[in-house]
Amino acid sequence: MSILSSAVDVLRCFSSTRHDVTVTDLVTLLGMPKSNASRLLRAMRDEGLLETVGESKRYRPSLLLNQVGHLYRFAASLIDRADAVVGAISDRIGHTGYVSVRRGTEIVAVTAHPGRHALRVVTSIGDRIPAFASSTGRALLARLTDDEVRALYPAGFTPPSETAPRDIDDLLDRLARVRDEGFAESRDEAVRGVRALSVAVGDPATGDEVALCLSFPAATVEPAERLAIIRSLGEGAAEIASLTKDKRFHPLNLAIAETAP
Amino acid sequence: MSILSSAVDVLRCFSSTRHDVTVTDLVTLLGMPKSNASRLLRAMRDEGLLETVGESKRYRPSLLLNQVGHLYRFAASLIDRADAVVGAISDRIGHTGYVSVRRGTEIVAVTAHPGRHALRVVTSIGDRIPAFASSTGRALLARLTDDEVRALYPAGFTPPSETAPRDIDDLLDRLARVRDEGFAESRDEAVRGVRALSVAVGDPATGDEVALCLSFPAATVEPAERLAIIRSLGEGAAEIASLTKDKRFHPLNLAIAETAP
DNA sequence: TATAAAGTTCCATTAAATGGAACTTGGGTT
DNA sequence: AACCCAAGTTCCATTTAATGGAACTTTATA
Repeated sequence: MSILSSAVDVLRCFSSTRHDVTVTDLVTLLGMPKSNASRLLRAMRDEGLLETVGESKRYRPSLLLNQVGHLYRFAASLIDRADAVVGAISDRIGHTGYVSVRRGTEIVAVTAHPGRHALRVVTSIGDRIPAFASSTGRALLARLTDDEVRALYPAGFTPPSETAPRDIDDLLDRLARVRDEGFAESRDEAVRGVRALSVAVGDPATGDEVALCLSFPAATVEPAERLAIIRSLGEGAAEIASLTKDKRFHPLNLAIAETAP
Repeated sequence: MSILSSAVDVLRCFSSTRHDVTVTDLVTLLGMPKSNASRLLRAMRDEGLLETVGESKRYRPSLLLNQVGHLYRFAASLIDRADAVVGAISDRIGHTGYVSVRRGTEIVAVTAHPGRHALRVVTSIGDRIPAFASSTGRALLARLTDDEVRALYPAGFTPPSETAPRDIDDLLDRLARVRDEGFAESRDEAVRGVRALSVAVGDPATGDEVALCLSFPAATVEPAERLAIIRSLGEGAAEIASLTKDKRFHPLNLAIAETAP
């Protein structure tokens, strides 16, 4: 195995609950001989991938990684455009907005705009939620064909709540509706008490696809405000879709949306 | 040389003007045989450090790097605290705020909050400016002793503008004033037309030091607003300093600041 | 479709990574 | 203050991966 592979294993050890690692952490987490762990951490620090925390033996990600990672949203300029749209809506209405991408059957938030309200949805960037049981996930899945969706779930899935899709066929029904209406909605699915509205858009030139999402406590949004959010998301995404010439984009169909619950 | 070193060289190729690289780019930038460049990029992609842009031969930083890099601000929790202070001030007054760290004689912005005004200062994260000719830089340098500052500039420096420090002795005079007043100020230095106010704070437990900075067009801020900014920055930083038990913190001395130009 | 540019694969050579064990360092205890 | 244990580092022979030149393939361009 290449040392590169071990180095990436180290990077994957970091998470929102583990901000730094030690030699012993690596031995435990990766089952690596401690001689290797010791040299690897030192090598990664010497190269600039990690930095030591003060004078301690703890290692954390480096400024270099921070900067290169930050470029991701510009390299994937679709994310940057989507973030501008979501940020503007979030600023205006005060609810949490974020931009996510799909990795297989999981959804990862890439950028977030925390809401201003006392009761707000908090999403931490990098956390993963199941695609089938979220509005962001279904907005993105709706861009696939039914066959592609079935292929993603060869063994089906277990609904995490009563409002989530029960099985593949239920999911496909909901995706058909997403395609018709141009937006996806969730309520009490991956997270109880949370309602979310999402719209997806892609860039055929790069193959990137993102979901624009506004998320809020289930009880605090009036029908008129819900419609306003849907309209803002749809219009913002439509603008991006026309820029990228996204042929798979499903435009908003307000005639249907207005009759929705 | 280890492949790790080459991989980091690749990461360093990315910048705000180069969001993705190709095999040929590496051959040109790093003088590497193209067989190596080809294999290295593929290996980095296979390991998850890079991803390919659509179906093209272009490589960009990966989602993994984005996420690990994002953790930097939490690993260095001082940055997170400083960012909260700067974000609140920036939101309130509408001018651009940012948090920076020092690397040798250069200052790197880590987080930024763009202002709301039509005329605003735009800082891109990761850009480097000289420490001696910026308020952030001097706020951080003021935490060192005069000897340490002299050691940083064995060959002196060349002032980029008329308002920047002329030489080491001029710089040391200004740092002495920063220590007395508890904040640093710049005008038309690294960037013409821009005025900035900064305060620095550190965390002895980790060795981290950051500067909190508010930046605005030189002409648009009244004396009262300038004082309000200084007060907000100073109070926010003082709160952090008491949390981290930062002994090198220079508290605000408004009696002096109020008589300043 | 010809041609050049860009990218990939192959191979023997060279250099680095590995893991076990011995050694050192640092914190906490009696 | 000497001791102990856990954590981290260094050493070494062995194994494994990286290297760069050249041949080959693919992709873009006229």
